[in-house]
Amino acid sequence: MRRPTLEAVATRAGVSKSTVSRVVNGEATVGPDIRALVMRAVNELDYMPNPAARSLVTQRTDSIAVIVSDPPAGLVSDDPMFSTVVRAASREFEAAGKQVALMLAGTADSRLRVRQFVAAGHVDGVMLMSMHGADPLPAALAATGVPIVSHGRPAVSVDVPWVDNDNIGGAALAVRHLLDRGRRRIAMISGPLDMSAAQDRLGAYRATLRETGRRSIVAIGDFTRISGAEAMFQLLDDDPALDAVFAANDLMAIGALRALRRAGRRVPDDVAVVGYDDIEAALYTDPPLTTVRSPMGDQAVASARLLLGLLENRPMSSVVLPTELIVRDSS
Amino acid sequence: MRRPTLEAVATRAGVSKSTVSRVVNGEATVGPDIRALVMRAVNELDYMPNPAARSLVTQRTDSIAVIVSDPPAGLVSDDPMFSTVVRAASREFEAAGKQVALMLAGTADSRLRVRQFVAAGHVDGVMLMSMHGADPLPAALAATGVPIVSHGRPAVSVDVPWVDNDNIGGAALAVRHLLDRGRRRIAMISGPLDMSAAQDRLGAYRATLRETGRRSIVAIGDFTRISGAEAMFQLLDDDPALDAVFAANDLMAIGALRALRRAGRRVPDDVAVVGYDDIEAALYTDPPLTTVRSPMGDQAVASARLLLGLLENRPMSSVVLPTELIVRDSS
DNA sequence: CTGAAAGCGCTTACAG
DNA sequence: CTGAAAGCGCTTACAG
Repeated sequence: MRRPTLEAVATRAGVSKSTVSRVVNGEATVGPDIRALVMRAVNELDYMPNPAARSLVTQRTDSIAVIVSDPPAGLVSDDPMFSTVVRAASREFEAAGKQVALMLAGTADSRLRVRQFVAAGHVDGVMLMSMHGADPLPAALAATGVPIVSHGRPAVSVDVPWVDNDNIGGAALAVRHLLDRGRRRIAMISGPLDMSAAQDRLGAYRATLRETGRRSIVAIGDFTRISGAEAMFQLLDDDPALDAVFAANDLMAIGALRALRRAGRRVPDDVAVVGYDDIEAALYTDPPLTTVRSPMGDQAVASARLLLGLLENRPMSSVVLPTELIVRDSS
Repeated sequence: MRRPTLEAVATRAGVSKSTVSRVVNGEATVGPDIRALVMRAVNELDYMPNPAARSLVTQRTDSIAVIVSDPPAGLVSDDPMFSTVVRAASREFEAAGKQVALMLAGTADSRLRVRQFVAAGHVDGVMLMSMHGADPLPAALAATGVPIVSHGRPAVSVDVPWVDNDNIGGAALAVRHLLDRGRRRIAMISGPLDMSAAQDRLGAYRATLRETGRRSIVAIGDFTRISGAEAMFQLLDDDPALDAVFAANDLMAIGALRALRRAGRRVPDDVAVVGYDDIEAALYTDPPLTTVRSPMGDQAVASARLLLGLLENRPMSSVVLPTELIVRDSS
C-alpha cells in the first residue's frame, strides 16, 4: 500500500540508489543499458519521487505562492481580473514546472499565516496581487529573503520588482477621448486611493483636465459595482449638469450605468461613460462600454516571468505595459 | 543565512531535540519551566519547522489541491462562480490549517501533471471542480488512493462524494414561474450536456413543460455569455413567437439579453428571461435579471468540509443544497 | 560510469 | 517528564 521508494526501484533494477536517482533526474552520465533497466523498473513500479524527501535535500520546493490581498468581503476575488490573472500566471508557472499555491490574505490572521508559510520555506518565490498601501505584507515577506514580485506597482515604496499597465497613459487616453467628443463636465469615479492604480488613474484624469482648464469632479469607490453606482448617484448630486464620467474600472462603470438608468439619464446622449480594464462584461452592457484595455493576461504572464527570472538569479527589472482605448457605444 | 533548525533551538535552550519537537507540536507532556525555556529559544531564533522534513516523517503535507477542469480558453475560470468557490473553499481549508494549491487541468498535458502531482503525495486530499463527463481525471485520481470530493456532481458515475445544489428543483422553479406569468412558448438555453448541472436543469425544464403539455424549444450553449447570445439568436430563428427563455446560467442569460436587444425584442414585454446562479452581475443587467439562486459559497464550504471529514476518516456522504427563485424585472 | 556513505531536518517509539 | 537513536526517502560529494 505504501508507495514504492528509490530503494525498491534500485533493488528491482539491480543497481544502486545513486544510479536510480541519476536516471530519474535525467543526468547524462548513466550508461544506456543501465538507464533502460532502471526505466523499466520505474515504470513497472509506477515510481514517483517523494517531493518532501527531495525538497529536504535540494532545499527547493518547486512551488510558488500567489498571494491575493483579498478583504473578507471578497472585493478582489469577485473581480473578473482575479481569475484572468490567476489563470494566466498559473499557466506560466506550471509550464516552468512550478506548482502554484494560491493564498488569500485579507485579515491580520491570514497575513500572519501567509508570512509563516513563506518563512517556513514552503515556496521558492512569491507573486503578490492587489496590494493596498497600508498592507504590511510586502515588507514582511521581503524580510524572509524569498524572491518576490508584485502584480501591480505597490502603493508604498518597497523594494520588490513589479509589473503594471500604463495607468497614467490609459487614463489620459480615456479623458482625452471624452474631451474630443465635446464633453465639458467630465466626472471621475476613482478607485481606493491606497492603491497605486487608483492613484495613477486619478492623477492622470486631473492632469489632463487641468491642461484644458477644466475642473475635476471626483467621487471615490472601491472597484466594486455597487460602489460605482453609489459614487454615480453622488456625482449627479454634486453636479447635475455633468455630461461624462470616467470610472477607474469597468465594474464601477457598470454600477454607474445602472445608477444613470435609475436617474433617468440616457447613455451616451445625456452622459458618456468610459471604464477601464475591458473585462468581457463590458461588451454586454447596454450600451456596450467604451473602456481602456489593460492587458491583464499579459501583465500576469510578465509578472510570472519576472519571478521565474529572479529564481534563476537573472537580473530583472519592473515592467510597464501599454494600454489601448476601445471605443464602443457608451461614449 | 540558513534558517535555524530544531537542533539550534535545542542547543540554545540546553535540552534535547525531542523536547523541542514536543513543545513545538504542543504536546502536553513537557514541564512548564522547560517549555518556557524552549519557547524563548524558539522566539529568539525565530524558528519555524521545515515542512519538508516534517512531511517526510509524518507522511502528511497539510495541503490539499483544488483542481479546476478549465479548458485553455478559460471557460470556467472566467465564470464568477470560479472566484466565489475558490475563495470560500480556501477560507474553509485554511481555517483547518490546510494549505490550498490551485491547479488548472484543461489539457491532456496538465491532467497528466496534476495526476503525477497528486500521486507523488504532494497533497493530502483533492477537491475537484466543474468536471465534464468525458474527463478521465476523477477516475485517475481516485486510483491514487488520495481522498477526493467533487464540487458539483460528476457527470459520469465515479465513486467520489460530491456537493451540489438542487439543479432539478431550481430549474423547475424557474419554468413554473414563467408558466405562472402566463408565458406560453418557453425556450431554454442549456449548458453543455456532458455536465451534470446542465443535464439536470434541462431535464427539469423538459419535465415541467411536459406536465403542462407544452413543447420544449432548446439551444445548447457552453455557459459563456457569447454562447448565450448565439443560442438566443438560434432560438429566435427556430421560433420567432417565443415569449420566454430560461438560460441554464446567468452568463448565458446576459448574452441572451444582448441578443434580444439586437433583435429588437423588449424584455420582459416581448420575451421574459430567467437565469440561474444569481451572480452579482444579475443585479446590474437591464432589466435586472430574474434568476435561481444557487448557494455557491455554501456549496464550496460544504465541499471543503466533506473533504476535511474524509481526511479525518469520518464517514461522509454527498450533499444537495436547496435553491431559491429571485424574481426581478426580466420576467 | 557506478556505488557506499553521509546528511537534509524533522518525529517517534523506546528507555529510563 | 526527558533524551539517545533510528528512520522518513531522497541527493550528492567522494572514491574507484
